[in-house]
Amino acid sequence: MNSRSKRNLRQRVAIGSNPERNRAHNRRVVLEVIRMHEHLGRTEIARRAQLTPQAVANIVEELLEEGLLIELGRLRSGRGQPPIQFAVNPNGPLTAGIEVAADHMVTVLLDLSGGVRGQSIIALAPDGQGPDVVPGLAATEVRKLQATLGADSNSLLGVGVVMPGPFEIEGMSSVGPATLPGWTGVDPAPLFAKATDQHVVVENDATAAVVGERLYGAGRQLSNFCYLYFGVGLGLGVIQDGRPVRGAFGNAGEIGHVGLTPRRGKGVYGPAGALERFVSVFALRERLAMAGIYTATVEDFQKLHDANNQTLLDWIAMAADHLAPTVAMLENIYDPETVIFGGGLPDSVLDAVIAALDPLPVSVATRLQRSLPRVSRGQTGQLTAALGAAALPLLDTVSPHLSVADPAN
Amino acid sequence: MNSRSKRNLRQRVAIGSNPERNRAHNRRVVLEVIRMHEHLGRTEIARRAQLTPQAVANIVEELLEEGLLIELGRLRSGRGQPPIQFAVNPNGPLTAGIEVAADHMVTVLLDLSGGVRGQSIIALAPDGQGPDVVPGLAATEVRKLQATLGADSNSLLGVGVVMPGPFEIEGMSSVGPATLPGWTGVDPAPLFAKATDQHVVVENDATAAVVGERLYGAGRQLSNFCYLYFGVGLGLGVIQDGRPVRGAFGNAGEIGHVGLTPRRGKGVYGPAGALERFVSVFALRERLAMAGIYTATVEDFQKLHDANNQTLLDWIAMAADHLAPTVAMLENIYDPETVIFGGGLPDSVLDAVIAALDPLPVSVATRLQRSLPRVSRGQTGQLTAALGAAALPLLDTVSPHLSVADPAN
DNA sequence: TCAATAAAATAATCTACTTGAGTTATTATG
DNA sequence: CATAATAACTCAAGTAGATTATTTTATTGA
Repeated sequence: MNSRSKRNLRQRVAIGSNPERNRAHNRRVVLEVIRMHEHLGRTEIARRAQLTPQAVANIVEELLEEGLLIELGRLRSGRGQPPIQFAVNPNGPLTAGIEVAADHMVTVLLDLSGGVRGQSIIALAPDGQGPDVVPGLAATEVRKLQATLGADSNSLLGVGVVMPGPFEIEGMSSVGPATLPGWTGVDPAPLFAKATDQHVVVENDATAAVVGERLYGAGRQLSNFCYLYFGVGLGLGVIQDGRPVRGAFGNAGEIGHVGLTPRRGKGVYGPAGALERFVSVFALRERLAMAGIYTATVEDFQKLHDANNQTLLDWIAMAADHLAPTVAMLENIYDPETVIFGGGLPDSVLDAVIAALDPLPVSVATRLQRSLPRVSRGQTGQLTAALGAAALPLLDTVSPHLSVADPAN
Repeated sequence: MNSRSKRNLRQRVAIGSNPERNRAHNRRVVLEVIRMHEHLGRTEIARRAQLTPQAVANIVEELLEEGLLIELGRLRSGRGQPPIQFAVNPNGPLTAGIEVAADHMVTVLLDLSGGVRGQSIIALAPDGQGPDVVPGLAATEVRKLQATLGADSNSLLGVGVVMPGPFEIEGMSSVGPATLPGWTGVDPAPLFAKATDQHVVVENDATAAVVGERLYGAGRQLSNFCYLYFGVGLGLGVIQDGRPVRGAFGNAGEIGHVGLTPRRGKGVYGPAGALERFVSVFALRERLAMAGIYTATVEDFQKLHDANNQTLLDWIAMAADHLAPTVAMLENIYDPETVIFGGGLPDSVLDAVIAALDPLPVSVATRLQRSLPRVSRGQTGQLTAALGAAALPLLDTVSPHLSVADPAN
């Protein structure tokens, strides 16, 4: 039983706290405050965390000893003794992120400051390599990457795994990504946990991407935003009050199946009108294939866009027609600070889609004094999914949250 | 500055905890656990809250002294000393809920167990009575209702106010319900706080309704569900991990402006296609008026439905055509345990709309083994909004949550 | 009647935050 | 250049609120 399937079985109920859990929480608060401001002094941390300087001093000392923080020296700042600055230690413990797709697997090692310390991409045979093989491959890749970093970088905080959702929930036991051949009815987390001997978190691509963006991208300063992830399908990740929205069964964000009325053209009710039939990497490939153009990688799209390929430009306009009402819908439903686009398309194509959204429909986000644009592009680049995967275990370590019952007992 | 507008100005950042805040949290956990199970013994509370029996004993003693809990006597349960049961005290402190509509105001007093201890409805002159008058009227109504309960029922935990959203946010200071004449640009909370001399929470109708349902209705056992509120417009309230989703600026859930492709008929892009043009009490009134039938109250709708009025039946079918894809969208986006319908329509009409939803489109909620229907009707009845308003201050008192920075300092 | 069982009560211990007093490093000023 | 002002930091003691350990109490089953 992994955390995902456990979450399916029982209600999440907040549990009480004691000094030990209290300290764990305060550690997360301190780390969060530092991460949000790059570096801070003890007194400033205390002010923001609403703790006493002494309490912060104790926690900081502990985090220094464990290698989660580093001391940066004093910051000259007017009168009084200049505060010693502390920052998250980029040479501290790492996390691993693994993106499992139908035909390939991406592995990254991430440090606490969001730096990618190692990465690898290996091909997967489309059919042959399922749950019996992939976890072992992942564990091998992680160990390889660890080895290249030398002996002192061996401590892993955890492993995040990204697989395309939605995850099947049929009854109590059968849990697995439905769209990946071979994984139907398989609960992936225990397999990866056993292979890597690590704490494993499994999420869908969009949720992982939004967590990555929250910790290390544009979302660092945001606690409420939406992320549209252009994967094989179209996924939605949401950060609400600083935490990802997963829904009761971990399948929140399946926006690809929603059918809105597009800006131009007429809406279709039912599966044929589903957003991801029009707006997704798969849909784009299909369009291009119909025009006799066969694409595989992000670079292929990039070349077509550089060459002003008309089929691609038409797709961009069509995608924007479908996405403009989608963005307005998200704004009306979630009232986010901003909506971020990212995923398996070149930055220039994402930018073109965003530009083509104009004019966006009126929504609750239509305000004169906005500090952020309504839609912008993600900052975590092409490794978004794997990087987001690596960010998942960090969220548990670094980000404050309400403790909830662990239904194991 | 009230809590709503403060939330607009600054990011919500989790703060550290100390023994005192720890105790406050544990009190909320204990109250939540008891509320969810009607009554429990100390040991069982300890097990569920993951605290020691001794810690629970201390907290329970404190809550008994303050009148928040009552002792129920021992529960015979097999061997061993039978546990003394504790329950929330229905004769303890109360909260007040105030629903401000264009033409009337509903006031209720609610006890901790969810019982309505007093209610009143007064008419408001459509134009004349704005922010300078209404808070005073509300305070008077609350005091009147308190007086009828006798002297010992004077302690109020807080006041919740419901006004139709969305709330304007133009810059930093101007905050107010846009659809209520006279309130544009006014921040209501301080006015009510001053008039009632109480802690005041202001929310829109759908959020209040979903909080009411969470604390005292079908949502008592649920931590993730959606609520579609048929008000003047159509509102969406969402409980996510036990807490209401408010969005970055408090305007989450404005689903009425969303335009989906309906099951029958064609979708329209833009404001003319907005859901609440078709599905809302206002839209229904408009339809009936076009047929020469003028309605004002819920009872009017009830009579028409009892008489099988064809215009009403047509509207129900049409509403279902628009709501079926909406429900599927909510399921795909939030992955809730269930979707609840409620608000200003008779129960029988709501039931008819729910029945007409069939067949609902496929979504992530399409599972064989469901413990709850995909859509059901709310249990809090016709006082839903005011009752939800009264539940708002309770949520702060009895429901565990992550402490966040109070931007006042 | 008495052993088994589980809850409740009592007392001691421990963790981690707060309080308060004193020290240190830097800037501003005469 | 000396000294006051300022603010961060440190050390020691105090305190809240949890845990742990032990004993007592109420009920069931043999």
